Amino acid sequence: MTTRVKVGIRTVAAEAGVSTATVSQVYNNKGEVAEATRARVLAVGARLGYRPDRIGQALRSGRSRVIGVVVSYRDSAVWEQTYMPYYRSIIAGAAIEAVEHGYSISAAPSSPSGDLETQVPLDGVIVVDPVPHDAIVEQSLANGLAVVTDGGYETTDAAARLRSVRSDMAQSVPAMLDHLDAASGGGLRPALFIGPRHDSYTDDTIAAYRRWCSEHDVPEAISALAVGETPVDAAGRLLDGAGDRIDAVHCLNETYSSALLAAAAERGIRVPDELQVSVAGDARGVGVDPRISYLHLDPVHSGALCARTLIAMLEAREVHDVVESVTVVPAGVHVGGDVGAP
Amino acid sequence: MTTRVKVGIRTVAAEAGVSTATVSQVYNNKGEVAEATRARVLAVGARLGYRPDRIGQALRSGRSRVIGVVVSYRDSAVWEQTYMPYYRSIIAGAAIEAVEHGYSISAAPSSPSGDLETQVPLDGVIVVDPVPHDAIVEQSLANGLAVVTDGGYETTDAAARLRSVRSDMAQSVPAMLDHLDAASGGGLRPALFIGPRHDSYTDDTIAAYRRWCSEHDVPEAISALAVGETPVDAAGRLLDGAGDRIDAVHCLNETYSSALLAAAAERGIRVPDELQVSVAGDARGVGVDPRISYLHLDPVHSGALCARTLIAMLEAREVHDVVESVTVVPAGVHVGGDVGAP
DNA sequence: ATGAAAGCGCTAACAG
DNA sequence: CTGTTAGCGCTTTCAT
Repeated sequence: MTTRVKVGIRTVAAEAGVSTATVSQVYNNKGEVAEATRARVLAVGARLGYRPDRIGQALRSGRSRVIGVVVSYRDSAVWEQTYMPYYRSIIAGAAIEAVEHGYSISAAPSSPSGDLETQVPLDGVIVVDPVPHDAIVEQSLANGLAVVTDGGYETTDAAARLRSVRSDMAQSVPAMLDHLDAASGGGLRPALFIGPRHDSYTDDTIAAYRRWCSEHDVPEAISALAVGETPVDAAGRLLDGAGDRIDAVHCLNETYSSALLAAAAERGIRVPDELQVSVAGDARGVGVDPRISYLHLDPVHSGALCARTLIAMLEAREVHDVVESVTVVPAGVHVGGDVGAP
Repeated sequence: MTTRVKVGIRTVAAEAGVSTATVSQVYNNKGEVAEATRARVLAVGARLGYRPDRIGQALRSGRSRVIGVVVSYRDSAVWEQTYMPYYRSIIAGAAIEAVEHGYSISAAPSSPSGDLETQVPLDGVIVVDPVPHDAIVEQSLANGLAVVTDGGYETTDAAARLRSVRSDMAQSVPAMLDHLDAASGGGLRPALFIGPRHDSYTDDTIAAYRRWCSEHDVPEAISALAVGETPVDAAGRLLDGAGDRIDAVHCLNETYSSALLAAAAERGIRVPDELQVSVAGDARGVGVDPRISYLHLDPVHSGALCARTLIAMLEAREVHDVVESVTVVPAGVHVGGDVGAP
């Protein structure tokens, strides 16, 4: 093994016969450096295996290259089953994207008041499913952090360092309902099965559903999980209450669609013959049910997109809000069916 | 809003009428500081809202407080379905645990040669499912990183900064087979359905399975997914090849159990009446199938455990290898059934 | 028991 | 075009 002396900016400077300032300029593409010098410095740096120390850079620049993913801790089984799987995909997607750009990520638990309980200084945060006037978003902006929300966010402040990444429910929910309508031969009477939280994702879905109903002149049937109610009970309530007036249900997430299928089975309702079911969720996971149609959401991809958007902001690049398109995966189709070698 | 001057160690020192060195000592519980002084410094610090800057600390101490989770990029559908879900749970669990201790995490893609392609300096790494003599593990140790493996790891070097966290397959696989044996009224003939990779998790499972077979004097039937083969094809091969000589299959992961169920359905084999199926996986997820029995693995928890173990090493605390116990969740039992409010 | 001073590796003014 | 210099916020000898 070669002698492992720590090779810093000084080592390179000395070896290349220039000053540390010049080496710095070269590695940051800043200032005016003669082409010959630049080449020499780069050559020496490469030979010595020089990598600028991120910590030194961070100290100097005041930027930590750490981005936070805000998680709100909740200790219920619904959190475990519904939100946690989503968060972990976001975290993983963000982490994998971040590393490509030299960033790391930190989970950032938040207090109800909206400030982040984190020991590491963050350059920016990703906030998942914000509610209107979200305390975390507002606090973070006030603290000078860049913010990207996963889910739409309305702000009056045009100058805010804020962007959003959201799934195009306005487009995809009607597309799904059209699909179910066609599959049933027309005259579809769809219900909507949602949770108790009014985040942007829920609101976008509701709005799209309502619009479709109004355009097709069918009555709305929106059923929300009550606080304290189990999904299966809520699904049962939905079926018992509107069972004969509906022939399809779109569910906000996979916990609800599972509950609905269970409730339907208990009542001897056959899916999809008697009742079509659709859900927004991962159509490629192990738990996909061939009887139901998916609005294919890929939270890992969303996490990556959020991270990329945030990093672009941090590096002062031009960046806009992002709307992800969502595809309809009809029942019976397995996207991940062509599984190859590991 | 109060004037937001940056409060650093100097501010506190000045305000408390001591030197920065003393403040540092107080905040690190180092050296000898008079009780009165310590209290005064702490009071001033609290009043001013002083938080030691992690970056300054990192620069001085040479430790970044970033831990890497090694992920091997693989671009196949099996990676997407099997490994990726596991990795993302590990990443999320590690991230959530890490933040409690003031650490962040970084995904660390690795090249085949075993060195980590990461721009941030890491204090340690978590390596998931190492193979024997794993290049990444060895390289990382050689580079002075602390290492925790998720999955057992054998090393000759007793002094190595290496610990492992693994699930107790030696205990739980026989427990599962005993359970299936009892459910079938005795005389169980179980097969084992594994992948092409020989990591410690696979090897532990095989060993436990073999021991059970030998103790119960039944023939072994181990079926491995070939490289390039789809899980459903492999499952079909298993059933066609040994269908009448077995009455149960334990699957290494949920991709394989799904494939097996699909293959069984195609052949009109009823589960669990004609064929019992068990799998090592998350018994609480949305995709749980009530027909199969689970060895309940919680990768989020494992990730947290790995992070905790690694951080303990980094902070020079005494720490041992960890063996997680795994519980048998019989078919038909829904662990997450009692779902409450979100 | 406390303080002064020397940097950790890097970047940004400014001077040459 | 390139070098000198002054720190970023902190920890750590070594004096006092």
